[in-house]
Amino acid sequence: MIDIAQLRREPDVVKAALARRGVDGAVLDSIIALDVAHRQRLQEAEKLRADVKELSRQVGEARRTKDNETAEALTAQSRELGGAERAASEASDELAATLRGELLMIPNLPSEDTPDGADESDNVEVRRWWVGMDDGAPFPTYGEHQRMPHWEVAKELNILDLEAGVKLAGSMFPLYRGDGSRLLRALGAFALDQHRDAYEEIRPPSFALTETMMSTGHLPKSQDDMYAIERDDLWAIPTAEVPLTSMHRNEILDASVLPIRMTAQTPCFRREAGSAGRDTRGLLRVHEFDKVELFAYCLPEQAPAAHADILARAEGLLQKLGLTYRVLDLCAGDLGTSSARTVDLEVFSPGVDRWLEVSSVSWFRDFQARRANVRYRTESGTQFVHTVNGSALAWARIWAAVVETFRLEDGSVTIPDVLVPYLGGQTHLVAPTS
RNA sequence: GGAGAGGUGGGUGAGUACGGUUUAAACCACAUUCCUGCUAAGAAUGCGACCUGCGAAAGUGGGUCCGAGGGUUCGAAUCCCUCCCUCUCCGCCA
Repeated sequence: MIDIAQLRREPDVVKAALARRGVDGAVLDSIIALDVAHRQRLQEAEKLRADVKELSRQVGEARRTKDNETAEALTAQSRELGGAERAASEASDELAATLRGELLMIPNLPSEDTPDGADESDNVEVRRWWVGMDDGAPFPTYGEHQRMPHWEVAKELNILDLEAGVKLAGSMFPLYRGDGSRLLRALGAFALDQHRDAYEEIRPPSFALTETMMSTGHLPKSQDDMYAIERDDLWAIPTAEVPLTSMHRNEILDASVLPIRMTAQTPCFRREAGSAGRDTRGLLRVHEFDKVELFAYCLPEQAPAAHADILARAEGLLQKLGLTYRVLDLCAGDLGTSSARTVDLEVFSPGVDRWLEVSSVSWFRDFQARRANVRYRTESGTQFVHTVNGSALAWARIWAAVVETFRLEDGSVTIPDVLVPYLGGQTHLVAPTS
């Protein structure tokens, strides 16, 4: 949530920043007007409330001194004021609710570093990485054997059963089998181990309360992209960011414990409501996938380093896996609702001949912390923490990139060295001999 | 799922039978200062969060918060209703 006090204090700055991501200034003007009206009503209600309290105190006093006549008179007077107080409070509460509803729909202010731009075509490519780059190797040219889409590779090796997934849960719910399932498991275990030096491993619930989903900004704005379990008033999490951000909800932390860094692998559920018919083949876009997330609560001044650390770790995993990738600085228009700055990592997958987003590393400033009410103590009071997070990594697309990139001419697939221990020493995926 | 007991500030914990000097006692912890003096002890003071008014600021006025949300009342930690959570026992279960 943006800071209403800042909007009050410097409306032009906020408007200019949000204009970069397409927010109409008129919306902000109406919020400012609501805010003024709300505080006016609040003042009226509080004044009346104070009067009622004072009268009630006097009633008590009169009763004690057995002055029933005075007590009756004061009670009548207070009752009358009470009616006015109730009306004023209701008006104030209603305005407050409207105001909050409006504020929850306003996205975060882009950071100064975030490039200008309207949509994903304006994202800025920062760099590319590929195996051998440092030794002067040119950008990879991929052989014909690597140009087979992963769903075909998987069919040959019998490691993915998309038809079975459809039978069980409908389209875009993949089912991995045999070595395919083991490969997926290896990826997650490998990544979690890589982060053990600095990030506490968490295994959170895969469902979250509405309040929890609000904190990260996934609700109310992206409601249609979330799976709802209405009977129990729960939502399926779209990323571990959701539970991790709420770990310390409504808490005031000692500054000395920051940064708090956590990592978690969870299933991620996404309805992909706006993208029906797009990327329907294979693992390019699925309703459920596993992902390891890195997350940090930090002091504002720690946030840039925390962001850089998560980015470096995500890149480090890609490099250890030997996958070609590029780094994109997201432009203001393509930023997620809650983010002030986001850097995406896209892996190149030769079989489908596309760059696939496999990580999104974001700095939210205090936007999520304000919603989640996570603060730390300072000498002069409390401040909201900053939150930073990033995927490291999203495995469905990595899985696809691995089986495409490392496919050999004989049709088998080489397991990246770093994963071999996690597959019990197995070095290749080979077609079953039947 | 059933029965019972509970949920009060950072912690412990009074207050709830009977609504009003409770603006939530006391203790611990914590902070500052003083005294003392050496791996101690003592004294004084302070000690929440949020919203909001006035003020340049220091500050100061008001409101809200006793698990959550409603209700009754001139007035609710206290009475009523719904829900959540914790503990004990029973049932069921990987």
